[in-house]
Amino acid sequence: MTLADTTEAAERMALTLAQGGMQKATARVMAAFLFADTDSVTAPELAEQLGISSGSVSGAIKMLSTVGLIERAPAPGSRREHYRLRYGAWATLMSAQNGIVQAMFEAADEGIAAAGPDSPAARRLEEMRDFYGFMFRELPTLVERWHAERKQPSR
Amino acid sequence: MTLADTTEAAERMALTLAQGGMQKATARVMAAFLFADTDSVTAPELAEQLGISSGSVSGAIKMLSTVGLIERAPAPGSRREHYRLRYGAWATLMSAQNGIVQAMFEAADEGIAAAGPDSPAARRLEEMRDFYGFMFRELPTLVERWHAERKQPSR
DNA sequence: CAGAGTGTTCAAAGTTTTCTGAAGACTTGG
DNA sequence: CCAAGTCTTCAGAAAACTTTGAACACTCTG
Repeated sequence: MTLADTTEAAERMALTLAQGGMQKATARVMAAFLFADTDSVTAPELAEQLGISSGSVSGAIKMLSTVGLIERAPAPGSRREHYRLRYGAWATLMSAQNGIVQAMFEAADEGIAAAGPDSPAARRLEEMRDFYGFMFRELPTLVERWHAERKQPSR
Repeated sequence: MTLADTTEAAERMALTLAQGGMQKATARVMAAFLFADTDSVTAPELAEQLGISSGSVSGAIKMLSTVGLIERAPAPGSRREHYRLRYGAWATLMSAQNGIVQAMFEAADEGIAAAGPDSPAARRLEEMRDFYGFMFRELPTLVERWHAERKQPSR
């Protein structure tokens, strides 16, 4: 558990997040939040630690705040804004992903309307619409179950 | 349900797929498979219809085959390879996404080892690991339920 | 087993996305 | 209400990713 170890683990984490579609600088900032030794971090700290510009940090913080992964932390007596990971951040992220599922569902539905009934395309698109419809209904349920189980881990 | 309508719907579908992380040419090819009037399509047909190079089509077909969205279709009496959408393609795609979930879980687990126990980082990473562990267990179950309900839609 | 017809690969060009850095806007303490 | 410190914006630079197209490889058919 040396400093180098955590840095390396953080970088690997950033790579994984980037794989999931997050842009590189934002992913590194996110990883820094996860691995921070303190409860909250400031923008200049991130910029120096990661060797990126203040502009990039600003953009990353804006993005991460928008999707609900981080939040402003109260920091009395400090002029700088402090930020920290939000509780339940991952469930929030998953819910955001659900937006893509919804978009797929809607695209399929529009496709069926455009292709007309009884065409081969319509049959294919119906399978797609039904699948994403199912997922769109079930994913929020799954996230709720996570919340429920988290509060009551024993059982 | 004019030709223009389906073309437009297909392009919108391609955009949605691209949003989900698929590269543009591949997404357009995928959309073409969905909206095709015939059961199977050939590479040159795709190239001409979409106005892209044969190289791009080849790459797209390779990628879509790899993730299990399309398959070779038997086409007796034709020299060209025919391809078509696979049955259950969407469930397959969702299962592939599960790989990212697994990567997240593993990254969190490695992070905990690197950060050491009882650190603030470890607590954050444990929440992450537990969440993705839960999802990794539950998503395949969900896909199975989809398959089951699909075979028995009335109930 | 030769040759025409297909399919694939890959270096280079083009396009898009991302990052930087400096200028300007905002906020807060004095 | 001024001034110092902090944050955001945005045009341009850099990097990453896509696509092309031509050369090569493969596969049937006659």
